[in-house]
Amino acid sequence: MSAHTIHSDALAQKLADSGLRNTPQREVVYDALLKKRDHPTADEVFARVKTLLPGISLATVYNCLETLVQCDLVRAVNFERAPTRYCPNLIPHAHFHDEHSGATHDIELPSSLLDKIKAILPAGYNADAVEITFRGKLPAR
Amino acid sequence: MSAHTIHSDALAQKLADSGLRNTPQREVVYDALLKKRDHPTADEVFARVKTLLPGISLATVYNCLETLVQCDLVRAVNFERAPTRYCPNLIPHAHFHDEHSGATHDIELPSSLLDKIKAILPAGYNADAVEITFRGKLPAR
DNA sequence: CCGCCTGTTTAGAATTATTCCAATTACGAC
DNA sequence: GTCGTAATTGGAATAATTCTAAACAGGCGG
Repeated sequence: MSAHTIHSDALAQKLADSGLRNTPQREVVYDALLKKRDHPTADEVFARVKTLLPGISLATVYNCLETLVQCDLVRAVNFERAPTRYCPNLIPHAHFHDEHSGATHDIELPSSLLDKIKAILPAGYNADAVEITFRGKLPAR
Repeated sequence: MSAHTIHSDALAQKLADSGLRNTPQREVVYDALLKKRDHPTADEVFARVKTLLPGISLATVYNCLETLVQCDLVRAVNFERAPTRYCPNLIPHAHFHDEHSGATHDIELPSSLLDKIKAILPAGYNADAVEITFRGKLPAR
């Protein structure tokens, strides 16, 4: 196991599965998502990885995030009128968006409930993904 | 009951409740959403209302949609990497986004299930709204 | 009835997020 | 090694949305 990246094995594996190459850029982007799980935007990821890979470009960060989403290591989450945020949590879960702080929290989603939710779809509607987002204000602390 | 607008009473009522004025622009925008319930984007609404109110501006369409969302007559729906879409269906429901056609369909959501979904939130998390979005490909017909 | 006050609309400029493009660089296979 | 393809880069381009400042409209007190 390599020490300088988190889960780089999983990354290498998934990339290989999709016939893609592993690159330092993809590693640092994925690492950044794993290290601080606050659903950062592409810009935020860019800022974080620049310290490690000063030459990286924003376009590359977008490319890497896109790649990670494609090989099922990362989920893209959208909020109304806000830039896309990225989440490396692979366990099925919902999101709670706190309108006070703008922060996003993962909410555990029992698979039994997920099954019930998928069951409301009419015949012929096959969902590749379900996104459940709560919006509300957390009591200020 | 006025003949030239659909549900203009409900609109006038809700606007009054929020201390806002009724305007021809707000009426035609709301009517457009009610008349063709295909979750149009702001641009699409703009195109539709221009035939009725040729002088209306895109900024006004955005303003009106925002106003309608604020007084709970319309929901804004977001899809990854796509412009916001608007939905005048007030009954709780989920959305299915067909990646073939780009179309969005309302999916009935039993209130009992909605309650179960809200129940997964930890104490202190109070959701003002829940958004459930399925993503998938409908068999081409 | 007049003029004011506030809310609304308008056109266009500005901003923001994201994608595109063309050129360079880096692997990996042979 | 070199060749082909994939990946990265910086900058330009696009798309959606918001902002801004000015014009407008409508209800209300006088």
